[in-house]
Amino acid sequence: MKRELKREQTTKLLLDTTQALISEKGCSKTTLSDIMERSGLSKGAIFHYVQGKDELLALVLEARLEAISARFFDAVHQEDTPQFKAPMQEITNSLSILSDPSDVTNQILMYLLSKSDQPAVSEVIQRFYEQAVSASKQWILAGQQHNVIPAAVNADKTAELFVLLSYGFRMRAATAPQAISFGISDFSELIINILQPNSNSKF
Amino acid sequence: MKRELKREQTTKLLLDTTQALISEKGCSKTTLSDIMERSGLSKGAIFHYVQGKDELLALVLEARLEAISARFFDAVHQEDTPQFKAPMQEITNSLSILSDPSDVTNQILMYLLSKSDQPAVSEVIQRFYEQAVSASKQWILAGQQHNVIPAAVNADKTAELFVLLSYGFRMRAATAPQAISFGISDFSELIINILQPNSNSKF
Amino acid sequence: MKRELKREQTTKLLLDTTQALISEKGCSKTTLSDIMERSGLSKGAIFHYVQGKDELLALVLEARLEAISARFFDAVHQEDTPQFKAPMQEITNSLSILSDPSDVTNQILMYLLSKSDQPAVSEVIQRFYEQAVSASKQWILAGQQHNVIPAAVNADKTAELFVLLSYGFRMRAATAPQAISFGISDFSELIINILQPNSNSKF
Amino acid sequence: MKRELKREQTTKLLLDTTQALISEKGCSKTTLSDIMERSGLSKGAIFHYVQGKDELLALVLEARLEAISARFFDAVHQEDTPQFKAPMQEITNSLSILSDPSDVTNQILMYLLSKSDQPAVSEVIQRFYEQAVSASKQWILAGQQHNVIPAAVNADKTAELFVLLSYGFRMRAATAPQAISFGISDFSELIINILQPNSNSKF
DNA sequence: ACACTCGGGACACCCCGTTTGT
DNA sequence: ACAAACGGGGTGTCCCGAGTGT
Repeated sequence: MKRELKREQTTKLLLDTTQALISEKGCSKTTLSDIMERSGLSKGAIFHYVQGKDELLALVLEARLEAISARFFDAVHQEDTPQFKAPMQEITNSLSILSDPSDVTNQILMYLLSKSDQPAVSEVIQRFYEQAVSASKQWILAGQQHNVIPAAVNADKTAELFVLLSYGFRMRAATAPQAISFGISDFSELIINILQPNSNSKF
Repeated sequence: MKRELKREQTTKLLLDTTQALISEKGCSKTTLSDIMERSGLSKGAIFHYVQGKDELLALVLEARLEAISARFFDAVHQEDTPQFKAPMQEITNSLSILSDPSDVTNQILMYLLSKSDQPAVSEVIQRFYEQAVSASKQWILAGQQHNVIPAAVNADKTAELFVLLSYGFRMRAATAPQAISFGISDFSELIINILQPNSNSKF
Repeated sequence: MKRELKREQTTKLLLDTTQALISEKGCSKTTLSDIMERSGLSKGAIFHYVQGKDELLALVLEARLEAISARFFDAVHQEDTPQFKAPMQEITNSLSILSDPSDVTNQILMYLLSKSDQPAVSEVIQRFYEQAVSASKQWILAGQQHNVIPAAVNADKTAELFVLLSYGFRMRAATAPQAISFGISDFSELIINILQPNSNSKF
Repeated sequence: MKRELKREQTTKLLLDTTQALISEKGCSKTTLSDIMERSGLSKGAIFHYVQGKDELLALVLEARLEAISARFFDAVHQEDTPQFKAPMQEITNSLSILSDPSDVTNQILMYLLSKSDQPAVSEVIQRFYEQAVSASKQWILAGQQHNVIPAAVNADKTAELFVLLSYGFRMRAATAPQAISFGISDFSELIINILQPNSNSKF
C-alpha cells in the first residue's frame, strides 16, 4: 500500500521536476545534478527509477502524450451530437502548441530525435509517432461515422499527413524563423479543405 | 596562394572525415577524438578551423545543402522548354532521401535541432529552412511563368507547405516506423494535386 | 525444519549462480545486479544471507576449498596399502587446475587478494592458505609414517614450499604468458625430487 | 624542449603522487579524486596522460620494476671479479620486500591481478612476469659463465622456479599469516641449494 | 599566422551497501 | 524471509580553452 504510494509520489516528483527544469533551461542544459538538487533525490534514487537521462525524458514525453491524447479523445467523444466544428476548434487550439519552441514536448522530441541512433530511443519516438497517427485516425473515422467527413477520405493517409505536417511545424518552431507565411491558420484551413471539400481551397 | 590551398584542403579533409564518420556511427556517437584519429589532425588544428563540434556539423550541413540546392536549381533551369514532368521527376527522386534515416543531412539536422537553444546553431537551421523554402518557391514561380502551374497558387504558402512536409518526412525517417501509409509517392501526388488541380484528388 | 531447508536451498542457489557468473564474466565484471537477475533473488535477500559481495565470493571460495580438500583427503587416506605413486598422481592431476586461468577458485583468490586490506577478507585468504598447507603437511606425514618419504624431510617447511609454489602457479595462470619453461610436470618432478632424493635432480 | 620537460615533470608528479597514496591507503581505496586533489591535476589532465586508473597503476608498477631491474643488473655486473656471494646477498635483501604487504609493488600487483580479465591489464602483468624471469635468468647465466654456478643447472627452468616462488611469497604477504615456517631465509637456502649442490640440503 | 599539447571541469552512468517497508 | 527505495561515491568520456612552440 504505502510502497506503491511512495513510488508513485517519487516518480511524479521526478517527472515534474524534470519537466520544470526543461522548460526553464532546455533539455541538454538540464543535467542530472540539477534534477538531483531540485528534487532532493540522490543519483542512486533516480537511477533506481530510470535507466538514464534518456529514459527519464522519454517518460516525461510519454506522460505528456498521454495527457494530450486523453484531452483529444475527450474532445472527440464527449459530445453526443457530434459536429465538426467543436473538435476542430480543439485541434486548432492544440495546434498552436506545435509552434511553441519552449514547449516541453517539442524540446524533448528534438532532444530524443538527436539520439535516435540508439534503439531504445528510436522506439520511444516511434511510439509517439504511431500514437499521434492513431489518434488522428480515430478522429477522422469518428467524423466519417457521423457523416461530417466524406467516406471517400482515406483515413490512414490523411491522418499520417496531418501528423507529418505537425512534425514539420514542431521542427520549424525550433528554428524560430522570422518570416512565416504558412502558419497554424493555414494548417487548419488545409485540414478543413481536405476533410470538407465543399469549401474553397486557397491552394 | 599555397596557404589558401592548404587551408581549403584541410577544411575539405575535415568535412569529409566528419561526414564519413557520421554516416557510420551517427552524430552523437561521433566524437572529436574519432575525427582527430581518422583525419590525422590534432585537436588544436580542428579548433583552429571551426569553433567546435556544432559548427563543424553545421559546416557539413551547409556544404550538403549547397550541393542539393545546386542540383535542384539545375533541374529547374536547365531545360529551355520547361515542362512540369521532368523537374517533378527530379524532385520525386530527391524526396526519397528524406526517408533515409542514414542520410547524413538528416542526421545532422536532427542533431542540431536538439541544440537549437544556442543562437549560432539556431541560425544555421534557420538558413537551411529558408533556403529550402526559397528553392521551392523559385520552382513554383518558374512553373507559373511557363504556365504549367496556375497563377492562383500561392507560391509562398505552398512552398512552405512542401518544406514543412519534407521536415515531417525527415523526422519520421529517424524513427523508422514499420507501417507507413503516407509515403513518398503520396507526397508527390499531393504536390501534383495542389499544383495541377485538374487531376483527381485521393484526399 | 522447513526453514533451514529453504535457507540451505537459497544459499546454494546463491553460491551456484555466483560461481557460474564468475566463470563466465570474471569476478570484477560480475555485479550484484547480475547475480540478482540470474538467481531471481532481490538485493535484500542477498544481503540477508551475506554481508556483501566480498563475503559472497569468500563463501564460494570456501565451498570450493572444502570440496578440494575432501578429494585430497580421500586420495591420501582411501588406500589401505598406501604407496607414493597413486596419491602423487592424484596431486599431479589437481595441479593442472592451478594453471587454469578460468578456474573459479583462481579468479576469486586473485579478486580477494586485492581486497586483503579488509580484515575479514584477509582472514578468509589466510584460512585458505593455512588449510592448503595443513593438507600438504598431512600428506607428507602420512608418507613418512609409511616410509615412502624419508623422515629427514621437514614436513612443515616442505608443505609450505609446495603451497607457495602453487600460489605462484595460480598467479602466473592469471597472466597467461606465452612461453613457459617451468610447467606442471616440472612441479611434480620437483616434489618427487625433494621427497624421494634418490632420483636424479634436473636442477 | 620545454614541452617535453613539462610532460616529464607532470608524469613524474602523477606517478609519485599515486605511489605515495597507494602506500598510505592501498590501491582500491586510492581514488582518482585523491590523486587529483593531492597532485593538483584535474581529471582531464590525468586522462590526458593515462587511459584510466588501471593504466596509471600499471605505469607505477613498471617504473618500480625498472628501478628494481636496474639495481639487480648493477649488482650482477658491477664487479669485475664476480663471485657468488655478493649478488646473492643483494638478492636476499630484495627478497625481504616480497614479504612486505605494504610494499607498493606488491599492492599494485595484487590489484592488477584481480583485473586480469581485461586484456590490457593481463598484458602488463605478463610483461612484469617475463621481465622478472629474464632478470633471474641473466643472473644464472652470468654465474655459469664465471663458473660459480654449475653448467648443468637449467637456467630457464630454474629462473622461472625462482620467480614462481617469489610470486608465492608476494601472495602470502597479502594474507599476513601468523605462523610461517618457510621464510625468506629458507628461500635463500633453497636457491643456494639448487645453484650450489655441494652444500647440504635441509629438504 | 598557424598548429598542438596540456590541462580543466562538467556530465552520465554504474555499482555497492543501507534503510525502510511488507 | 524477502523486497524495494534510496544514498552517494567512483570512473571514464567528452568538449573545449589556454598556453606554448614553429
